[in-house]
Amino acid sequence: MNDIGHNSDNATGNELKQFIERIERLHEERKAIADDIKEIYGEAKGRGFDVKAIKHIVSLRSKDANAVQEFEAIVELYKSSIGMA
Amino acid sequence: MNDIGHNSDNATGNELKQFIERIERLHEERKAIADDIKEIYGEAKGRGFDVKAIKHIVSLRSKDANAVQEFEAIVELYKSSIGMA
Amino acid sequence: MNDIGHNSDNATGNELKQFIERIERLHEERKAIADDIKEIYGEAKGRGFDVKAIKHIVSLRSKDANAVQEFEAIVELYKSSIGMA
Amino acid sequence: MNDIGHNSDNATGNELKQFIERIERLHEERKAIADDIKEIYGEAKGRGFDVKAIKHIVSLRSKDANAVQEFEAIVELYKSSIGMA
DNA sequence: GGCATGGGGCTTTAGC
DNA sequence: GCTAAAGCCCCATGCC
Repeated sequence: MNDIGHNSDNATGNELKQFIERIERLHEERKAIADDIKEIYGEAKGRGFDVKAIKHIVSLRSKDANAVQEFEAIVELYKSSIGMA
Repeated sequence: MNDIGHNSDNATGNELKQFIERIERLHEERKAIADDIKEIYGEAKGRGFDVKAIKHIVSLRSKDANAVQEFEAIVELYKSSIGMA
Repeated sequence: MNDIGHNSDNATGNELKQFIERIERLHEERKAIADDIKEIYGEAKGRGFDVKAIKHIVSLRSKDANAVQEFEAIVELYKSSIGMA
Repeated sequence: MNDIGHNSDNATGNELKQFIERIERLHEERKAIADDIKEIYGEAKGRGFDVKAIKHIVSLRSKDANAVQEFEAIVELYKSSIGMA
């Protein structure tokens, strides 16, 4: 009965509690979506696809094409500068 | 085979594309939730709360929930590992 | 008093404690090395190198060359099958 | 200066190579420690201990150490966020 | 505006 | 081989 934060005469505590609970609810939703994503990868795997490769493609599609090319360019530059095939 | 755009006789490409698009849709949903969370923090900030402190509290509440379960587990573990079945 | 594990007449608890402490010591050493690695990346960055690219090269060097090529091949296959440039 | 594959006038390549080799050396050391840890678990197993339980205990001890610090932090955080400076 | 810190997501590895 | 957990990487935020 002495819990700070849920007495009607502690408006600040109440408000804070409401914010926290809304955030925690969204965290749950976010986790549910993460689980859905995992489930889809499981399906794809069950259909014979290479999950790692799909993840890589999804990642590539989400990135700026120029940025990807520039990154690959510098990797090649470094590789040649150290005599790597 | 450069079936650009995916022909109906490229069943594999079609299936793969479906998987990828479902994943990307979920990524969008996940991002929308992340934005909602940020929005709530913005509200809280506007109401005079310390966003960093709230984040810390939310984090600790999440960890504490796990800690309770783990504590119960360790009691049994200690007992069994020292032969106190 | 249930101070299990540090009485001289509890040989099992003592032995267990020794194992745990040896492990924890190694965990500390491992962390020190991880910190050293981060420090080197910091040096490289200070010398004008692209840290992300170096990490990628280190990763490539640690992997089997054939495996890398095979992975890249399947990614290209998937990309073409969905009409991705 | 005698390294095959890069000339002494390729100072950048040399420097990069040095960074990479230092990192790879640390990776090896880190792996050696990981092997040591596995070895200790093997010893413990040979002495009749439950490896999984020990790992769990080590993990919890690590987390508990953090939890103590975080607990002290949260007390202040709660106080300040509800205006109990 | 760069830097350091922390949180979230991804990858990889260990165990079943 | 699959699932769970640990380490790593990246990004977003706060600080200097």
